[in-house]
Amino acid sequence: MKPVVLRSFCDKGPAVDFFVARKEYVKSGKIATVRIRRLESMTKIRNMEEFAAVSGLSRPTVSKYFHDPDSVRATTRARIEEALERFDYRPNIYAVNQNRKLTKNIGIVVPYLADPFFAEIARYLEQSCIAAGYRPSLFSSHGEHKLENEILDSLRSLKPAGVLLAPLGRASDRSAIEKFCENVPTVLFDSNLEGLGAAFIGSDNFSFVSQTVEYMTRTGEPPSFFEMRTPANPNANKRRKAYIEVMERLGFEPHVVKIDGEGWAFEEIGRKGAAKVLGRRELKTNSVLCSNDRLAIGFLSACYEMGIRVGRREDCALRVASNDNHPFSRFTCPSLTTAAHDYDNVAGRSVETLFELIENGGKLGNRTETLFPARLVLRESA
Amino acid sequence: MKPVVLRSFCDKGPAVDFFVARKEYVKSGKIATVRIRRLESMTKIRNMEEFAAVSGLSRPTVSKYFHDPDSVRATTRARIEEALERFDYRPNIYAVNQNRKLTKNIGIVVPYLADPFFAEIARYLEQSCIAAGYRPSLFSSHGEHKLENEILDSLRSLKPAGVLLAPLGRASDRSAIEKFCENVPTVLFDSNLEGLGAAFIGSDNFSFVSQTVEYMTRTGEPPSFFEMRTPANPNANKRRKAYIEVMERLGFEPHVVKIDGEGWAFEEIGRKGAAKVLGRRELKTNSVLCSNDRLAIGFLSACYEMGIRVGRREDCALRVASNDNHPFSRFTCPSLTTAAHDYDNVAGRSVETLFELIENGGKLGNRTETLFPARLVLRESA
DNA sequence: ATAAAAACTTTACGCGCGTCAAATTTTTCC
DNA sequence: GGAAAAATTTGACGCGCGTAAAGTTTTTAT
Repeated sequence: MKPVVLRSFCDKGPAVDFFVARKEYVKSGKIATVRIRRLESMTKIRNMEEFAAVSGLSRPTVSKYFHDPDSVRATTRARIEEALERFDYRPNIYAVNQNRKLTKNIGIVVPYLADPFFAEIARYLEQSCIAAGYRPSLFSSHGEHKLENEILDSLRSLKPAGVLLAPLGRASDRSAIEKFCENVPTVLFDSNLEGLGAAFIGSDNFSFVSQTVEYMTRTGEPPSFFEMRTPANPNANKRRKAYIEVMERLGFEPHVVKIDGEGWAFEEIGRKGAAKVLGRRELKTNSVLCSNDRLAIGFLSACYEMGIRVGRREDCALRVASNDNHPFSRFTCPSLTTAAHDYDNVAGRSVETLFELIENGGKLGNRTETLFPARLVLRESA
Repeated sequence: MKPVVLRSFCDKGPAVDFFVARKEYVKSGKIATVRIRRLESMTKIRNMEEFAAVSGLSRPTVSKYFHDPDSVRATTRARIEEALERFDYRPNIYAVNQNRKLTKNIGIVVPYLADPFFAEIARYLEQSCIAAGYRPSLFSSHGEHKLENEILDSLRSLKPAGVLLAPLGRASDRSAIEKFCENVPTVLFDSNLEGLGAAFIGSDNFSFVSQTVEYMTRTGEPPSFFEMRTPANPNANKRRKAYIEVMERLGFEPHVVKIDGEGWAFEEIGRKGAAKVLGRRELKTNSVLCSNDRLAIGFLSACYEMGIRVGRREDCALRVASNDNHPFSRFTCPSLTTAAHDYDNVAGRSVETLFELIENGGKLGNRTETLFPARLVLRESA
């Protein structure tokens, strides 16, 4: 038997003054065991070097294990996992990512996280990424293009394998996003910026509006369209256009009601706008299609306050429908008839496309735009 | 004049075959300028070394600048900032953090980001951190303690200067959080775990309930208390206890109505529970205090569907109040009377405390628990 | 049992940056 | 103008890890 080779591996810190047997640990029992116990009780593992030492392996082997546990021998793997239980060491993710050419990071950026719609879709995206073995990082632009740009800068440092980006839209700094997309595999979702990113996945705004308009005209008066004068999101413009187009196709005169307001407090904007419009009797129809659910929530709130009965029943004065199927639209009074995003498909296809993009080394063929149709959700309000 | 010293600084990549004059750039015009232009048009700055070269400075000086722009001479600073405009280089944040002993990272962890309450408070916290020159990273546990633990592990790698943690509460893995707090300066908020973290900042649940109960008894019948049977959040228990205590102190018999339901879909749980309770006429009072606003939103929705008029007016059958001042409570029908969190103070004090903790090297005196009182928001529902 | 294959160890370098001490330059001040 | 002070440069090391080549050990196949 060879002599017991004791090898120093800590050259500073609390573990400065003792040693640990490495491969000899297996063969030459006692001494090494004692030393290791002593280590075990005294210090925490600070890096992979130390962890490799206590598991009696070399650092490259341990590194290999963390990259892919099946890439090492079964006995080796067992040894590492045993040590893992005793020491609960984890590689420093950021150091790992700095060195790996392909990281498992994925950036998710949404324009406004306090909006439950984005919160919900972000949750779905995060979980899909985790399920696929990636590490998502979530960012919210909070409605500010300056912050959006800073997030993109942070993301560069993260060296993400890919990014799922729902841009602010009109407020976005197009050239900044363009540059970013040149360097990082990016899939846009929810809000399209023409030509940017490897692909866009979103909802078909035309499908939203055509379904709600057709439903409302079929079952009653054709609706007016209720929206913000200066919408933050480009989807809003598409919805207005779709409304006008569908109305004209059906032979009705479109009525677009534009209300004032800036920012992301859509409910309050909708409430005030509705109060104004209803108070002045500017509404020419007894049915209203809101550009999005958050405006509709405010609209319904105003109606309630003014004692206007909303719903599809005969004793109601007004019907209100909307678009998005916001998580709370089920709980408005009355519950909101709305065109639902195909959340699952938008989110699912977004991550699928991104994974495909990543596997192809960051390049896909032509830039594709995938639009999922809406699903009409009939509730009480229209 | 000295000869022009041409110095190589790129030893690989697209810039492999040319040179850039460094300090001689200033003195000896043409040649150097040409070289730099050539570089400028051909390559992107990949690291601080290259950036230092094109700005004609040494890397340590540039590093110093990024740490504190005022720590270098004004002329030096101007030179760097000039180069910055031409090349838009930024240090890799994660590499920076790996090496700095004190990073500017702050971790923010909330239990469930799809809850607008947390989304709102997270937004406030993020912006406070940014304003103070820190870099916040936001994480959501999505209601799962497993995910909460993984987030804490990720945070260790981030080497954060401090962490703002709103734990899941009862579902949290106490020992994991305890270990984490030993290593990382952590301030708990919203949901307290006794003894953990350097401080706790939250709302005074007693103050919520006492105000709503007193208001309701003063202006009508004393309320029943409506809550989930197995609440996820420890605040719920405190609220129930406070309700019972206040009711008894005022000489009324407490009525606690417990409804079934698991998870974080509080609105739906509240709606179903309310429908059941109201349908069976199990409610012994004509006024109800909901444990939180999300339950109340569901409750009001059920009332509307059942044709029960809610409000404080005489023609109403039921009064409903609640706690939290959820961002949407303004828009329920009727608008919700509720006890408001002191958002600004809770968030503000949380970050203040954390900054203080960070400045003190991670140690404060005794662990403090700061509770901000609620503010009663009178609206239409009670 | 023996050779080939597989797994592991050693050694060494790189990532992008912080940081420190010593040497050099520039600035400031009298 | 000269010396002291301030700023910068150089050179070197460290962070925690990935990765590659070459050599050694273990496993598998024959």
